[in-house]
Parts: sequence; C-alpha cells; structure tokens
Amino acid sequence: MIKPRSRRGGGRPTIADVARKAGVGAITVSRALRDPGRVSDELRRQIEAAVDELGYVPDPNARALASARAEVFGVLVPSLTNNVFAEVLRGIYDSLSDSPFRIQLGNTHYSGLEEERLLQVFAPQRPAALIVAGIDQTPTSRKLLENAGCPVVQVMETGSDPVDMMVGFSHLDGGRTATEHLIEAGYRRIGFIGARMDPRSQRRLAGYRAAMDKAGLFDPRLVTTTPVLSSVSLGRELFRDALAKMPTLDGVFCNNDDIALGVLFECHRASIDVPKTIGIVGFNDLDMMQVAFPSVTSIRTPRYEIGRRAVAMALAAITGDRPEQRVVDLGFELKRRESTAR
Amino acid sequence: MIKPRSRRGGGRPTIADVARKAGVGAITVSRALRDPGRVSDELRRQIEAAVDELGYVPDPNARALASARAEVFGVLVPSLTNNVFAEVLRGIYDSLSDSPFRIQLGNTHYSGLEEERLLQVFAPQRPAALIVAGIDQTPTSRKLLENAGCPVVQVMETGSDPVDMMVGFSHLDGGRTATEHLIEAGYRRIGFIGARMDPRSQRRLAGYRAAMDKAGLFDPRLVTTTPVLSSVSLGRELFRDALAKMPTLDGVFCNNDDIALGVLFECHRASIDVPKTIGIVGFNDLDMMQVAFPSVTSIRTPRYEIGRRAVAMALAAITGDRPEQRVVDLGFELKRRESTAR
DNA sequence: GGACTTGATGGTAGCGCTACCATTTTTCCT
DNA sequence: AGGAAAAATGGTAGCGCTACCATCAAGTCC
Repeated sequence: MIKPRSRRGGGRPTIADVARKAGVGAITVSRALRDPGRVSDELRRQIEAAVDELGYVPDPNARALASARAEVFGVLVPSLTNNVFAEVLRGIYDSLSDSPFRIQLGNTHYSGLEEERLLQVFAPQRPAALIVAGIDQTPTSRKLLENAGCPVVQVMETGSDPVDMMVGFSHLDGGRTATEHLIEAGYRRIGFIGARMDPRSQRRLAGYRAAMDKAGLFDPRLVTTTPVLSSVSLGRELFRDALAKMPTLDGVFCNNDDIALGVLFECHRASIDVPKTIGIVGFNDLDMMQVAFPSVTSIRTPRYEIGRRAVAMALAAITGDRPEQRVVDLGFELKRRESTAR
Repeated sequence: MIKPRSRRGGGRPTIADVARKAGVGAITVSRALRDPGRVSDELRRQIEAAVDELGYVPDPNARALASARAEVFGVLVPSLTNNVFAEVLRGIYDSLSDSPFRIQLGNTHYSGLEEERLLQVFAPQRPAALIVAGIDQTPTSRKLLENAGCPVVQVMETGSDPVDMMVGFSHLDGGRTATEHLIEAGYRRIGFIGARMDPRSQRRLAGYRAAMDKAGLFDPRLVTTTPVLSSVSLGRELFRDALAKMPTLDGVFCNNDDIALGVLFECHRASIDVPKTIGIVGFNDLDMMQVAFPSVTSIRTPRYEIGRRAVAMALAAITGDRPEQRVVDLGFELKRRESTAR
C-alpha cells in the first residue's frame, strides 16, 4: 500500500519528510532551522543537506499557528502614493528583505476609523511588530496597539507619550525653522499654504504660527488651507487664492514640496519673480527641489532613515534588547536654495 | 477545577467558543462565516449574535493551514517609490479593502533574481492570487507562476503569451505615439532620454525608434540612456549630455515624466525656449505635468485602473468565472500641451 | 408508499508546525 | 570517581480551523 501522501497539502515536503531523510526528530529540524546554535554541527549539516535536497520551505501558516506568533510586520501608512510614505516604506522593506519577516501593509487613507479597522484585522494575526504612522491614534487604536503584545513603533513624529517606541522628528520645529528662515531672509508677509491638513501638517502650521507670532508678523489672512489631498495642481490653485486674498504676499511656507512646486510654476506663469517678489520654502526636500529653477529651499526630512530605524528598533525589541532610548528624534535639515536667496 | 484556557493561544475566543455559545457545531459556525447561504436563517442569526458578543475574529493562519489556501494576494512590483507603481498599488489596495483578502507586497528592485526569490517565498503561502509587474519573468519565475495553483495577473503591459491573465497597455505604441506627435509638430532632431532602462522603457525606446525610422529621422546619437534609477535631477543631467552630444537637438521624448521635468527645468535654467527651441514629451502624465510651465505633453497611462482591473480579474477567476478575455489592453492617451505647441 | 434525492448539520481527523516536558548524553566540578 | 549541572535530542499534544464523510430530516418521484 502506497503512503497516502496527504490529500490536502499539495504534496510539498514537510518537516517530517526532512526529519526522516536526515534521520532525526522533527523537532530537531525545527530547531536547526530557527536556532542553529542549539543543534550539534553534525546533525545541522545532515539537516541542511536534507532541506536542500527536498527543497523544503517551512509553511509560515503552520508556524504562526503553532507558535502563536507570525513572522509578519504590520505596517500602517496613510497613503501609498505620497512620496513621503513611499520612502518610509522603502526603508522598511529594504531593512526587512534579508530577514524572515514578511510585511503586511495597510493604507489608512488618513482616516482614524480605517486605522482602527485595519488594526482589528492585523491583531488576530499576532504580528511580530507593528509600525504605524503618526502619534495621533484614536483611543481605540491606541488600546489595540497597547494590547497587541508585540513591539510597536510610531513613525514620522516624536512625542512624549509613545505607545512603545517612536522614530521621527518634530514637525513643529520644522515649520518654525522654515518660517524663521524666511523671516531672516527679509520676507515679511509670509503665507502658509497647506493641503490635507493631517496632524503633522497642523503641527507644521503651529510652528509657522509660533515663528510669525514671535516676530509680530502673524495675520490670519496669511493662512490658506484645505482638507483636500495634496497635489501640485492644488498648490497652484491655493497660491492663487492666497494671492487674491492677500496681494502683498511676499513669501510662502508650503506644507509640502508638491504645493511648493505648484506655487513655483504659478509664479513662472504669472511672471512673478522668485525669490525677489516671492520667497518659497517647501517641506520634505524631494529630489526635484534642488533641480527646479530656481531651486527651492526646503526642509529635508529623513524619511528613508525613519523606516530603517523603525525596523531596527522593532527587531531589537523582538530579540530582547529593547533600545534604551524609546523615542528617537532623527531631526531635519534646512536646505537653503535660490528660492529664498534675496 | 478551572477550564485550562489554552496556555498558548492568548485567550482569544475560538470557533469552538462561538459554537458552544450558539449551541451548534464548530463546523456550522465555519460555514455560516464563509458561506452563509448554506446555513439556515435561524442558526445563522444565533451564530452571528455569538460572534458579535464574543468579538470573535477567525485566525487567518489556522484557516490557511486547514484549507491549504491563504486569503492573501501576492503582489510584486519593481519599486515602491516610483509613482507609477504606487498608483497601481493604490488601485489594488482600494479594490481589496472591503474583501477578506490581505495583500503581501514584494519589492523586486527591478531584479529578476529578486523576483524569483520573492516568488519562492510567496508560493509556500498558497496565495489566493498573484499580481506581478511586467511580462519579462525569468524562466524560473515563469515556472513558479505557472505552478502557483492560483490566478496570476501580469500587469503594466500587454503581450501575446500570458502566464494566465494580463492587464496593461502597449509601451511600444506609447513610445511611437509620443514620437509621432513630435514629428507631426514639426520637430526633426528628436532625442530619446531614458533612465533605468527596464523592459518597458526598452519597448518605449523601440516605439521611438520605429517612428523615427519611418520618418527617416533616426540617428543613434539622438539616444541617451543610462541604467541608473530615474529621477528629476538625472533628467537634467542626461539632457545636458544629450545636448552636448547633439547641439542641434530640437525635441526630446522622455522615458518618463521625472526625466521630462528635469529637462524642462534645465531649459529654464539655460534659457532654452520651450516649445520653440525644444519640444518635450513625457510619459505617464503625472498630475504636475499639466501644471508645469509650460505645461508638458505626456502619454497618460491608466495606472490606477490597471490595479483595479487586475484585482477584478483575479477575483473573478477565484470565484470560478474566469474572464473570457485573458489579455486586457487599457490603452493610453496622448495629452497635447504647451511643451510641444510650436 | 417505498426508494431516492436533497439539504442541513455534526463528528472526526488532520493541516504542518512548535511548546512543553522527558530523556539521554556530555561536561564540569570537587 | 561520583554527582550535579548543562547541553542535545526526542515524544506528545495541541495551535484553530476546515475537508471529508456520516447522519438525519424533509421533500420528490412514480
């Protein structure tokens, strides 16, 4: 009678096949694969040979079920197309590509409710770690994160009350630095233009406000915002609105580089001299800002590095040595360029 | 004696808890959840009530193990930061957000080897479907896809030999259309500028070549390419190279919009008149192209729609009614703008 | 009215792996 | 050398779910 070769499991080799071929117990194969140090050199070699020969690949689902822990990083970002999060994601993927961990990505669309829903989906999978964008989770989300039973890293921002760990920088300081730079460069009627006013944008606006107040330059009519998703074309429109509202505008701090680019193009189109008539500062410092004509001053943010660091911290926490520093501020850098060189 | 409440499983409710509470067998709960039609109304209601009360969420790992089929879509893209793939991903995520399917994303970094490696990781998870970018898989990858035992959708391009299904458009035709437009607009010394010459870029180049040959305008010195990853700054540099090599250049077809933007900025910087002295055509039609000054002619590609359609086709195949049309050409559209309006 | 579908429900036996504990072997003391 | 501790290995029993088959009640047909 032929061995019944499992009706269901497609016939891929299992750990038992490897164990049989290597002449050891299944549990020893399991150990050799997960923690080679705990198996003698000889058996390890035999097992590795058997694995190669059979082309054995462990079933992640069975692993997750048996160990009540999946080798998965859950990652929640508000947008997939926003270059900022794409860069963070790239850092995360690059850091994890040589590890056994997979990534489960969720797009919250900037919605707290959607974030809750996704967290509710992710939690039952018992991920190895969770990385979430932002620090403004709803109470429900926060509870879900706290009870996730795995390392949690909040990214993009820093704050005083991490669920677990944090990597980012201060958007408030970024907004302030950008605005102060414009003031120092001699601009006075400095507008703020922002789309998609998520919490980080709000804090950049607060930084702008702080700098303007301090210099005694603030005027509410200088602020132009919209909840609409950010884009270059929107930047152009908002700038026209701002100018209509306040024709004496002589500078703008743009909530991000897309907006800044829209402003720059509109200046070209309307023959407004940059930086003489209008100074422009962006946020994030996309590659194109240094190439633009005139090149655009921007706040360079460590997006890729945030992704890498978040993974490094999570990995450290998983292996037991939680970083002493739970909140890591990676800072930012003001890149002075032609658009504010008056 | 207290019920031992499983040492390992963290104490979340299981299907057995729901079954007990609803006074039915576990298998009936399973059915009520997966295929409500097969359970009587009365039991279904009781079960739903029990699920709500206990906050039961099925364990996807146990499901996958027992059914030898995970509710996961495997998605392979060559880049996370390239706006093109970000849009495709957005389409995929949006289409799947209300389904029980999760997404497992892999970044191949434009490498066939990396693609093979990722496919080898994805396959053991028995995904419900696989979506891969491009049609130029290595023989090994192709075999892995054929043997995956699930619907496979190749996206971004069309071709005559799908592994299973395909959604995209013809990059060759796109390149030809762009080039023909420049020729019709009166440009003659038309260059091709391309970075990251992946297979799709190669085919756009082939389209350019075809149009130029047909018009008797081709000259190898008109082509400037590099394997380096595309960026706006690279576009600027390549354009300078192209101009140095061929000072009589009067038009450029750029392999993508980033390059086109770099060219545009360099023209500003060098006071080269666009469209009079140089005509520019991009590829993909990012939002910013219509805002740029002058606005830039580009080939609009249905990126988001490709993602949506790929999911729709995969879903149809999963539920049994495989689309009659295995290769779907979503086409593209030439957007005529100021940069070629001579 | 009896044999025969059909539909709803349940029991049993795994899916492939690892936690837990037991056992055996080796190493290291004094 | 004797004993204890440490290291290496294995057996058993699930993890939570679903495939498969069995059961039973309610039609359906002539």
